[in-house]
Amino acid sequence: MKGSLIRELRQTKPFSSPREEAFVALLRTADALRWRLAEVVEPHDITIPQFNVLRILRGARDTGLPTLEIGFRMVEQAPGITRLVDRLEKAGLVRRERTQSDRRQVLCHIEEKGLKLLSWLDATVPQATEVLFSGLKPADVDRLLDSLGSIRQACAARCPSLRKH
Amino acid sequence: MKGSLIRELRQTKPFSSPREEAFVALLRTADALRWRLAEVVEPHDITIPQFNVLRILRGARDTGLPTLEIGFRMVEQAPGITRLVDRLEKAGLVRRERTQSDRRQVLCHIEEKGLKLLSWLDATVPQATEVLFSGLKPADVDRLLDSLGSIRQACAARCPSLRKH
DNA sequence: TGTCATTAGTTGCTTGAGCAACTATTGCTG
DNA sequence: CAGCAATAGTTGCTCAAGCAACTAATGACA
Repeated sequence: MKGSLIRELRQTKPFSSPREEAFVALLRTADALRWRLAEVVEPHDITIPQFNVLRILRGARDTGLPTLEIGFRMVEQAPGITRLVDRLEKAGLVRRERTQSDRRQVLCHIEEKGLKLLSWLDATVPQATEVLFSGLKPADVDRLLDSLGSIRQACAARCPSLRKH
Repeated sequence: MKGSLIRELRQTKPFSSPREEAFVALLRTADALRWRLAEVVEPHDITIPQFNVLRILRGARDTGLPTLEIGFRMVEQAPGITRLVDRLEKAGLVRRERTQSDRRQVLCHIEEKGLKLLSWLDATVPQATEVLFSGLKPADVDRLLDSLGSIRQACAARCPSLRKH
């Protein structure tokens, strides 16, 4: 396992520090996960961000959510939520309507078709997740979550442009 | 720290399993790191993948590298290395030439200007990295690397389309 | 040694990302 | 309550990503 990343990336030189290696390892692992997730999700003709939007809207299917609020809840930052939702609406997975109380706002709702699509993916995505993380014991997962949390915290402190809110 | 992700994403419902949470946390943390890295790199008029290409070519500046070999060494998978290098060449950061022995191959070399650009970033990127990972003790970093390695391994086993090579 | 598969890379085309400028509505403040 | 800033979204534009089809050169083998 030691030095696996060096081999994977065919690097001729070692990393200058373990933290540098961790940085690269994190980006690379996330990329691998995204590919795996894409493999599961894209056959259903939606992209990963679209999948994310659908899950967010399912979580709030009683009330619906204003467009920009979806943006804040996205796992991966995405400008252009409008057009993301545009496509979902065209596919009939989502419905939009202006609110009466505040006519600037547009409430997005998930449609029956969207729920049905998600129920398909509910069967496969968690299963894939378990497999990918099966090498980690529960205590490892806890420590991983802690470490990632600490990194995000440092990121947020140093990166004001990440979240305006 | 516990439940920080739930709060960050304004989720109303808990994750169905710690592994599911770890999956999301990993994607999100990587996204945050990419934003931070972009903040450092993009003021120099290159993107993150371009920065990656430059570092790869610096690592092989004695021999140069064929185009597709660059692809295999990228931290994040990228099709279209050709056009990535096109832009670097137009910017004068990289030079290309067909090999004599195998005239299909195109060897890419980093230029003086590219090395100079990297030397600027060498001063700032590692410093930023240290800050972002400063919350982790060396033992934490080791464990993190182990966990990420295990995930990538599971990914590679289940995701043949990730690496053709 | 001619044929055919493989390797290495490029190009065309369509879709999505990312930024900035713009509209519409609401809230605040003197 | 007039005016001005802030909020919520949309739209236009440019450039990059991603896929598939294509060219060129090499290697294998009958």
